[in-house]
Amino acid sequence: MQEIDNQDVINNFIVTSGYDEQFSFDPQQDTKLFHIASNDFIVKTGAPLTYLFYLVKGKAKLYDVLANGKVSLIDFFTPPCFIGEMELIEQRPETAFSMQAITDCWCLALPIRQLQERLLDDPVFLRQICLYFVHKNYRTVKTAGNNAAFPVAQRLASFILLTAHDGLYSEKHVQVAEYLGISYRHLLYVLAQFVKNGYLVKQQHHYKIANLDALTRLAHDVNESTN
Amino acid sequence: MQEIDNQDVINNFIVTSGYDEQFSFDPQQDTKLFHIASNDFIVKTGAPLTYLFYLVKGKAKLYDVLANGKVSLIDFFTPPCFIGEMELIEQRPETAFSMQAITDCWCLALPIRQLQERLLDDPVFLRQICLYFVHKNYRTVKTAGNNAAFPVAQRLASFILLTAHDGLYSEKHVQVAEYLGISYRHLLYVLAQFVKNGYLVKQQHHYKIANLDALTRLAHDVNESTN
DNA sequence: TTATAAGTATGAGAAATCTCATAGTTGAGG
DNA sequence: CCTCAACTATGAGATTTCTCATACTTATAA
Repeated sequence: MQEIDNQDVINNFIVTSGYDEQFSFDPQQDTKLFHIASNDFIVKTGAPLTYLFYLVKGKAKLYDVLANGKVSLIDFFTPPCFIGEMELIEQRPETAFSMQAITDCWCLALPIRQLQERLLDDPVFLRQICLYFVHKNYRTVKTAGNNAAFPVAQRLASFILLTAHDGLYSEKHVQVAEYLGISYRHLLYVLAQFVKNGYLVKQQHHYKIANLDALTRLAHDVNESTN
Repeated sequence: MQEIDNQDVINNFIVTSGYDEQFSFDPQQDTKLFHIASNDFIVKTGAPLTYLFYLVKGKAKLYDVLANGKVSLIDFFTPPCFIGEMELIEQRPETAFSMQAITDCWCLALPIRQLQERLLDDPVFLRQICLYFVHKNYRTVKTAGNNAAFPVAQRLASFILLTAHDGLYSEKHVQVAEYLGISYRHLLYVLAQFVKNGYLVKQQHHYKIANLDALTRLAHDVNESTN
């Protein structure tokens, strides 16, 4: 995680992402910009939360670390979205979940310590956060519906497209199986089918997307109804 | 839905439910109390939303009415909880979902029209609603996890206990199947197993719970991790 | 270096779940 | 009274998905 000190870049992100509309005050003064390299963590479970992040570019994934130490994939995020807003609202000092960058990510960041009181008293911000929660909730309900409604192959196709990076898919099978709610064994079956059908090609440590169209077609319905 | 005009009863609910802590002003003046008979609707999709409800007693269930006219069971609610808060935040005039009383319900109710602006500008209220959303979100994530993680029998047991009324279970199979994400056919299989195992006894138009302990034990894990 | 754990891989049989076909029952509306 | 739609019910075979057993590989820690 590396701070970017170019004010032009920052301002550009602030304006194009709608960031400044999230507050009743002008946040520009206090806002920093961070670049998070692919696979690095934006926030990590248990670590103190020092910034309220606002993802403006990139893709990220949210993990839950369970009591037994296992990690479980919860959801994916694309811009614009807040990170750390749940902890801010609950005034919980530590991060509840881990958010990891799938691709390179850029996040605007507002220092929480100085601004917490102000934010929690700012009707504009609170209203925006509420709206954000409402939309997130609709989305969760829809997604939950989809998980029940669509067969694994379609959901996996959708998942591969979501997490692939430069045409390469390289998630940990254990976690994916957990995320999709299927057994490890079955995930491998379905992946093997994709290979047999020519959708994927297995390489050393990852799969290469060989038939983007087919995967996109398979995922189509799932994505449709998630919108 | 019937208004209850007994100020003592109202005040009692207001205090014991924590209702008055949800606002920066004293809501007592504007608050009404409604009794909703079992099976009646608290709010109905598409109808204008005139009150922000706060469920203080009873059990209710949330439906989504799909484009094709089918209804789909989304979730269940127990006190204390808001009803209509999503529409209020989005300033959407119509109810998005339908909420139906499972048992007799009592709801405190705040007229939206006069108070909308005030509510959307009230940091205390907004903060409380945010907290509510955060908790709801945690719960949804957990539930979604459970749906993937637990076998149908356990989830069905949990469901039966949740929706049963005076020891009688009488939900529509079609809707339940949809809610649990299984086929109608399979639901009947599992119900038949419950009958065979002596957990349930089939009667005319419903099932009677015959072995509460067994069902509770089956549902135990599911409920545990939903908390 | 050697354990040890985590990740990957595959087979085989069992269990869960689905689809389809078929029918009886019930309630609302004409 | 009749008809239609919705709900309930059950069987049979197909498909999906799971469990378990078994290995091989790789990274990490002692």
